[in-house]
Amino acid sequence: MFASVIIDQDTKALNKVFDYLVPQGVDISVGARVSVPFGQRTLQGFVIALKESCDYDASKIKKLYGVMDDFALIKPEHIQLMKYMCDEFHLRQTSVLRLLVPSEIREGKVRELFEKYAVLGKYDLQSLNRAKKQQEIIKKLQIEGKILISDLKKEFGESALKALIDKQFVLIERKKINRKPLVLQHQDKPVTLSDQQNRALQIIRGNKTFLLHGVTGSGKTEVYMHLISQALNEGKSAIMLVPEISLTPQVVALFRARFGEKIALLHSSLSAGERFDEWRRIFCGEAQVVVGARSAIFAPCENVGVIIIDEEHEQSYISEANPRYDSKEVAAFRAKYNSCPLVLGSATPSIDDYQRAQDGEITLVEMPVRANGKPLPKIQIVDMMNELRSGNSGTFSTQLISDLAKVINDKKQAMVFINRRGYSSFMMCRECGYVAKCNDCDVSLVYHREDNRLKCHYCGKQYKVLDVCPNCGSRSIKQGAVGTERIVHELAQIFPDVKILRMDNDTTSKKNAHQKLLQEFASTKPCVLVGTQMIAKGHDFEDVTLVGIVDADQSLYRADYRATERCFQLITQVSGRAGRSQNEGKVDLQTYSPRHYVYKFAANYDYKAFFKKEANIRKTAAFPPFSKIIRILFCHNDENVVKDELKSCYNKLLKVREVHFDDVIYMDAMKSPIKKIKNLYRYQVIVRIKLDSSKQIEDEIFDCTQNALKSSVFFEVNPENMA
DNA sequence: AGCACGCCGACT
DNA sequence: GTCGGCGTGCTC
Repeated sequence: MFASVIIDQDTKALNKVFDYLVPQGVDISVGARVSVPFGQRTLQGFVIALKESCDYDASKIKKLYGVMDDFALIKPEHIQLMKYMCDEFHLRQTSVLRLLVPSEIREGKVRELFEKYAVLGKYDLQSLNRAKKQQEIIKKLQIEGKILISDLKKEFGESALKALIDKQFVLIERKKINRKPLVLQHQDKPVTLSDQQNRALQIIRGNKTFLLHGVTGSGKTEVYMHLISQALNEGKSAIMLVPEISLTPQVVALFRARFGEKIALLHSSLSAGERFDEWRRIFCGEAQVVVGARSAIFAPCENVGVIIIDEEHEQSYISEANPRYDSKEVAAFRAKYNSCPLVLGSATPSIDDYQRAQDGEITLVEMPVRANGKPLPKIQIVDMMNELRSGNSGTFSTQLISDLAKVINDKKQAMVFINRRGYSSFMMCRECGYVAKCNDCDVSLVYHREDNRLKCHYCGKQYKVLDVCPNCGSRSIKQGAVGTERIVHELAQIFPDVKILRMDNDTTSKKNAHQKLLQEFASTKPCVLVGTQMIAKGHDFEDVTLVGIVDADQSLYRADYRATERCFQLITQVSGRAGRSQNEGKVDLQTYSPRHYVYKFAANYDYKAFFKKEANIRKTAAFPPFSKIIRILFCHNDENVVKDELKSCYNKLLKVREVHFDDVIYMDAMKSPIKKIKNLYRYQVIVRIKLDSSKQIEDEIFDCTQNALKSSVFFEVNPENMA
């Protein structure tokens, strides 16, 4: 028998399959980790297929050394998934493999997944007449056949057992752990579901994809939990993805309470040991409910009964670093493989998926009513141009200040949202227009007041603050747009006696800092919490009655076709933080473009109207979801190398365009918007192709990128971030 | 990724 | 004459 093996080395050159002869008597299965001779070395690899014949030159073929574990690390579904992902996302097999098998397990020998049993060998009771314990062990084994070694050790002690094993009176039998049978615990508290929740549950069935569009507070989570319970009742497992930042202790506690020990958590801040344990528990079926961030979609569970992606519009479901993949597409593959429903839930669905629902590709399920019957907080658009005209050039409008004063007077709480951390976005010379930039990255530096330094938000490099313009020597240096730090500073001046907390990347980088901050906020009244997007995710604070959005436009004017969509999502999400309980909430939305359609629709919570408008614009301009954007990014520290390699790629692309002229809407080569990051120059080609173009065109375009020798090349379809 | 093979410069 | 530089190419 021959085994097709992929070598566990993540390089382009080794991205193929190597065939090995399986020695006689070796028990091997697909998915097994094996040790193989490779050139002069011994490496590990994974069996992706077994076959009776092999095309490779029989004289050159080598025997594999052996199987490294007592069970196959990769399940059949995941072997298929690996092939799918390689094709779909143009990834290397080993890169995918590393997503499927966590490094803790790939790199070490896994012992936890098999159990050792004691069985009787050839024994001679007579010779044991003085060893009472050993006799007892033999007797017990005669009755029970085989017993877990660990149990015997507990009962009779280690030395007695060891003596028997040394004499080979007792033999060790290693046994793969089989899935533990499901023990159903009916500890579910009866929850009365609303009509719309019941309706949703009735629709969500079968091997289909559902878009669950439910307003903030409509009770989507309860629907998720019911779907998971249903899966468990059928003896199946369930996967639920949530954005990384909403994996807060509150959310976890909610699921723990309902599903207890059946839950396994997978997220980035697990320690190696924790990740190992959770993976193991899922692998052998001990945990049937997986809750986690993006990569949890690779959880090694079998017989999946439902897959849920909460806040499906979140960018974080597409991995930002290599290997790039879209967990929604992975989820779709797994749902199809397991013939189970895939549920995409959101209060503000992505334009892509809502369009798919319009086209009938996926099923729309709507939950338009809030569970507590309370109206959504009123969003007031505050015209900042007007403020300017009436002489207020400050950060806060008179409206926001007076609303804040009222909140403070009522001993309630407020959140102030700003899309940028730091003190101000840039430092600029009034005389010559010089802007302080990072030496390694083509971005402006951000002033951080706390440590009085300029920081690069791309590479983290820090610089001394400028007091003299290095370009013209002028001392007239001003700060640009505001950040969280500055907001806190200014608020403290207006309300000197009020506790003001700040929550952003800088104040939450330490372990548990996130939780501590939220706890402090929860127990302080009155209090103002200033923060970035971080404050927008799923915390319920009853006494938050006001949300101030300081500069909504910041997310709007960027060279990104998704900017408007993001802006709408952000406003809706941030607004949802106000008035979660008895207290009526209000939102002050400050903008310099009060007439922009995104604000009009967001203020009315009119998703459908927004969608209609936005979809129309995209359709006219032939942007996704009505076309596909392919971005090819070249990076290298020598600008000439990037330029050359990009050019040769572009020349090949020109030929592809000649052949598929009707499918290519747009194609151009250019500097990336941020032309240097961490000293690497960035050049890119953007291609837009028709939506119904064949996969083959995409593959041909991909092939054009594969000859660059020096640059690192990133190939992305519909990238989330074009910088 | 590593490791061998291979084809040119400065050294005992 | 040889030791060793690292460019190229292969690993079932």
